[in-house]
Amino acid sequence: MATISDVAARAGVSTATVSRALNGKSTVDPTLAARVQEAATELGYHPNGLARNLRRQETAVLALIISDVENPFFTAIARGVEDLAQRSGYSVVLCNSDENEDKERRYIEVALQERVAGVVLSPTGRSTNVEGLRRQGTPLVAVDRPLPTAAGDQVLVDTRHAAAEATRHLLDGGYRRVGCLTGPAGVRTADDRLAGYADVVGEENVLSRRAEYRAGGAQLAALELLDEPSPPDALVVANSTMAIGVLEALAARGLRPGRDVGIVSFDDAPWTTLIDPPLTVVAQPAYEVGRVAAQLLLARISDSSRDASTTTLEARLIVRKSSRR
Amino acid sequence: MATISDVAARAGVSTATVSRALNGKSTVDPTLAARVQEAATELGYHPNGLARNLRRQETAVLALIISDVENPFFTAIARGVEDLAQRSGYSVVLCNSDENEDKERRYIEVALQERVAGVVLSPTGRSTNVEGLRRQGTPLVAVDRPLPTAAGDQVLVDTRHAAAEATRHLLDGGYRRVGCLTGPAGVRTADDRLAGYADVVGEENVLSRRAEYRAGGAQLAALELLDEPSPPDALVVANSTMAIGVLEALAARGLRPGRDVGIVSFDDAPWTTLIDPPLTVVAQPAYEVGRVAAQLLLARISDSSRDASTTTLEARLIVRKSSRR
DNA sequence: AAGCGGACGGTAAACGACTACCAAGAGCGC
DNA sequence: GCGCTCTTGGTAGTCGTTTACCGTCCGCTT
Repeated sequence: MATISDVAARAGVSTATVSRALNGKSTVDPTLAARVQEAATELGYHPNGLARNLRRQETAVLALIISDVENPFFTAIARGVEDLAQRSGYSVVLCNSDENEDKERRYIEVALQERVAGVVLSPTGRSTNVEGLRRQGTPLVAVDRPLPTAAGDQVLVDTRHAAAEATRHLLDGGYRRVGCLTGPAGVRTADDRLAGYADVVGEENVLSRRAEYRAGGAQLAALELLDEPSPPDALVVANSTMAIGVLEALAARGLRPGRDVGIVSFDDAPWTTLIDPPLTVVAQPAYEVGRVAAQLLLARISDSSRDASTTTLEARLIVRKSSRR
Repeated sequence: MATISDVAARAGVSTATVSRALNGKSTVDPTLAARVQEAATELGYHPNGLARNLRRQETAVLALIISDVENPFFTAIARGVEDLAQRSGYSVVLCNSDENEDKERRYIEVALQERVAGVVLSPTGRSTNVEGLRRQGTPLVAVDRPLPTAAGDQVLVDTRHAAAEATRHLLDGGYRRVGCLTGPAGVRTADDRLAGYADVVGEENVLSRRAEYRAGGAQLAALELLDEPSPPDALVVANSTMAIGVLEALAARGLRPGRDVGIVSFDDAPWTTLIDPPLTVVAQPAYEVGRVAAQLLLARISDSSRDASTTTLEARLIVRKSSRR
């Protein structure tokens, strides 16, 4: 493992010169610089980033801590963050907290220890602790869900409003008894979507179940709802993985989406147009969320005195056939 | 940003004692250790991982460089790697090379510079260069696709065989003219799947198109095939995102999967059972690929003299209805 | 020819942790 | 009281870079 002094020795110069030559700094005689370059490639020299960052007190790495790598919504965010970060010379490392507060804590700890330049985080829930990040002054932006302690930049989607719109759309379509399937209590997006739904049907008509943001739990919850004495004839579903479970539940009961049970789901997953009938969805601007988050983060990195901001993006209802009889 | 000497000063001891106390090393008087602990938490001290790793010459971080975060196959691998790594106290950072050799090169460079403990890589293609990693002695395991220079551990799936099986299944089902839609030339999995298909239909009957491993390109390619003078009555499709494009193409031509055009696709995506008819697929053991890769990597980290190994896992044909008339 | 300024490149001190080595003190047997 | 061992904790060197500071050399002006 070649070090800078190996290169220096081989090129017959001091380490300072090697450093300067390799970083294109100030003034190094071109022929000398060439000799250094050559020595470096001959030795297969890669600067030790640890040492470099230790000295420079900075890294060009952003951490992106998301709550589920297998959820297309979050991977789209990742793409957005990455595209923008790359353009500014930052690399993005993605950490999967898996909706698990322990893992999340561990990854925040790692980010802190590795002294990343900034963190984009989708908080798993109630007790996400970003105190450490704040104390270290590590720039942070929350995406999808706000932080418990409303500090720092946030990029959210107005899902309460979107859920209300989805619910109203179903009622307008002639469905009489609209239910709602949402995520765990305490997860802000889950609560907001339920609230938006409740805004429209009215507290006294709420018919809802909560489940993990996964297909399995959603399927069970949907079956429960369908087996109620007075079951829903339409459902607002809080994300696309849950929608898979719901559709399976419908199939199990021999019910057809749309005709028998109207369905609107959050997240415009690629497969939603392929099923029969195609799924009416609330499309969230996930990629855009990632882009904006990265923008805010970079801005804060270069100017830490900026005021904290909250950006709320709009979701869009895409009407297909699962919400018509 | 508190350092070890701040803690030392506050606790009224030397930095050596702080280090020892915080790392539970050797013998430190319990009361002293407690005082140190207290000082550390009061100051919100997080050890500087850069400095620590620089000194220790090791990190507990694994890099996972995959070629597409939005492909469920790769995210499942990520889960597998992560689950196993976590259990051994390693953190995994995920890098998205996006099937782009430049990005891949950059991330390999980052991994090298940050001196990660090991790398799991799904090589994008022909010219993936791991020379640097080898020179530094960074343990590496390739997943999904072999490295151009067959060095190091690999975890692959026997997709040539699986593609052959899929093709035979279609022929057995009474389809007469089976085509194949696969990924770009030079990408080993794409080539292998085409080869497996060709093994069965015979070189003279090959009817195939290549496209990016994405929905868009696949859709166009499928339309091309369908518009041939003698179009296929069945298709083997090389992955699930391509399958989306193919299904859209079929819909555009008013053709029904199964009855009109038999379909078998690689990758058992969650939505494949929801469409009508449910998709016959070749299920790859993605999670298992990740687990095995992580196992090999950890083994190599602790014993770098191990012989290189190649593990080939079997894929499984799951027959549903898109491959029956 | 002396003086001066600019360009170049070396020396050495950081960055923040870990740890080999050593010193001091306690406890103990003789 | 001496010397031995054992525990405990401090001193200082090290990891591999970057960079402030300084010396040297060269060419030019007066």
